[in-house]
Amino acid sequence: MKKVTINDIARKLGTTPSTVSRALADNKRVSLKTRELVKKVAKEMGYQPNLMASSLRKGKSDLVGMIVPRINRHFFSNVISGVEEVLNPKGYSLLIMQSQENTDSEVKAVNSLMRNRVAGIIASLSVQTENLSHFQGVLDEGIPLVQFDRISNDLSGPKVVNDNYTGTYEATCQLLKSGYKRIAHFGGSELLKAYRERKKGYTDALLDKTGEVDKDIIFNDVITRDAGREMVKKVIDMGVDAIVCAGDYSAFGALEALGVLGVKVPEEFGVTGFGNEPFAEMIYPKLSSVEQEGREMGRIVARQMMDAIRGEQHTIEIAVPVKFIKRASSIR
Amino acid sequence: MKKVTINDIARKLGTTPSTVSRALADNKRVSLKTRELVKKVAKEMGYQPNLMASSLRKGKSDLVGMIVPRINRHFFSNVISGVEEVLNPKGYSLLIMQSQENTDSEVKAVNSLMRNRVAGIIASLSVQTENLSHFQGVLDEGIPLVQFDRISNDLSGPKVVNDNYTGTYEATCQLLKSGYKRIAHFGGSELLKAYRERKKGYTDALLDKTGEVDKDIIFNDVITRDAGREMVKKVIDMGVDAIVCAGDYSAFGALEALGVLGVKVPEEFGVTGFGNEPFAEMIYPKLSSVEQEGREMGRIVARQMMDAIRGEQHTIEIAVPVKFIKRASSIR
DNA sequence: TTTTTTTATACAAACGTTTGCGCATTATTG
DNA sequence: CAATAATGCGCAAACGTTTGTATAAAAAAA
Repeated sequence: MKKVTINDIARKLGTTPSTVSRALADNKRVSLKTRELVKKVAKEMGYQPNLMASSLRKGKSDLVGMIVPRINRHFFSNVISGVEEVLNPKGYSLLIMQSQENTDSEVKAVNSLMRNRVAGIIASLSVQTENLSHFQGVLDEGIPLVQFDRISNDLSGPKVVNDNYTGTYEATCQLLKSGYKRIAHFGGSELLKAYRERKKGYTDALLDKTGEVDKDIIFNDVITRDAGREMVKKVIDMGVDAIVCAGDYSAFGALEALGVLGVKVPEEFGVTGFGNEPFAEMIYPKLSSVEQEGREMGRIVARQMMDAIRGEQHTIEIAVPVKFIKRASSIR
Repeated sequence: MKKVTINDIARKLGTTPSTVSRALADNKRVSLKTRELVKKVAKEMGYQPNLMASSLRKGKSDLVGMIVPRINRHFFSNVISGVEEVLNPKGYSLLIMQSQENTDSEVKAVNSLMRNRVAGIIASLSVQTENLSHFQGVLDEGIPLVQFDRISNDLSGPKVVNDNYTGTYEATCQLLKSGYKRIAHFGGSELLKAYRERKKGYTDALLDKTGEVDKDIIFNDVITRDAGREMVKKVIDMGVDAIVCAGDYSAFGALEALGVLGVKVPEEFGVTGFGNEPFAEMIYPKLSSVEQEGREMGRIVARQMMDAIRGEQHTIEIAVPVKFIKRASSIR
């Protein structure tokens, strides 16, 4: 029941903890023979190093903290998965907390991670968050901070985002190519850069291809299914015949309402989403959407964290390529 | 850049670390006056306790390990979310690892968690896992183990599962009530109790209501969308007019194939799923399914863990109620 | 052989807490 | 007023590692 320590091993071998410690670390200062002997005995005794003691002494921990708005979101859980995939083989473990899109919880999460002396923090900001002092505190302590997806440029350090701009740019072009004339945008919160970029991709595409953009058919905060369902009814009356949505849920809501209204998609109306949620290709009609490679993003984030822990703290912004996936909802 | 410790606080106050430690812990052995003073100064200095040092000394950590097959699965990420919700307010943090449905990774995860001296481990077994010695080792060390969903009765300790049996029992009854005559079952792996229970719910319902069950139309390992799509073609030739699926993906595959074949659902054919994935009510026709309350399950799991950490290690199996949700795919 | 260098190991301090014990000082009791 | 009890605090050891320095033994050089 009692855990075996290096002292136990040392005692059994008539040597000292220091030698055992070095032997296990493959330090050349201890002879090959003893190194092997120690390792053998350690294994026999079922020795498991106490990482807390080790970290305490070394002043460096093997824990990496991660804060996401919600764990149970397709995109975020994929990112987590990718991060874990890279971090674990390197001997790091992931301490995960969710902010529930709420600044208070986010602050608590940061504090909790700091108390646990994590080697670094990976974070995607809650929508609510405006005051960033808790994260600034992390940086001030010299703890690496890697941001992803929901980032703030007011914080230094690596940032990894999707190429939101290109995603909606391509989606818009595709709708134009299909001959839709009056294309609206269902955007997200103005507060988040990700959504601002998506909107910009849409407007720039329109400007580039048609030379004009009508601000009256651009809507913020239409990201939920309900919002999409309601808003699409309004835009139909405005002569709109296609929408570029900043999310798949609002796009699905729109498709639902269109179905009820008897508006044919894609014949009379085009729709594109963003995120390529699993349901996108399961619904009818299949929804064109911008695929965000959450898993891959996670891997990139993790690599940035590894670099930062090693002391290479570059303040860069990496855009992970996205892929616009054409499906029935936007092709005619 | 240097972290402030209780020694720094003690020095500033002209007292000792022991007093500071006790003051922060609200120990009555130090006067109310000093307690308040210490806390005030601690806050001023931005003191954050070093949980590693604390845990090392106390021999108890605030970390709880969690192993799931895959983080990015709707059900699992929901459970994680629920666990986190309960554990965090109690001062525990979650160390999460994924086994990727692979025993090797599972073993590594267990070892990693043990090295981190977690207070307990929450686990859902990988399909592959047959040899349970890594988990037995956890129990032998006296570390609480709480299993959920994918459990093994060969390991002691609390287990939390869905009421799989009732879920498919009700689904089957509903299909019978709708007048379907020959009802097949698309099951999962025989190795997992969850799937065995689901199968039993189906067979028992048939026995109770019709007195007979045809083993020829019960299939194992039909859980993927592809498998469902293929298998449904076969069962149609066997005169089957409904299926109870042990998962939503195979059910969806079946619906797809039926659509292609021109078989009308629910008029000519009934389908039920299991899991109530988000897409279940977004597809056409909407899929009847058994809802598993992942979040709630997580909360229950977390509470069991709290009890176990407190030393109340009861070996019980808790069945979380499920809810059969009737939708178009099974009603006529 | 003696001296120097190398090699292998041991000693002890440190990381930041917690906690049993002891010692003053003050309050309570007979 | 002496004896006892209670209060508040300090001392020091301990948790399990790591690591700089010292020391002994062995190998190399003189």
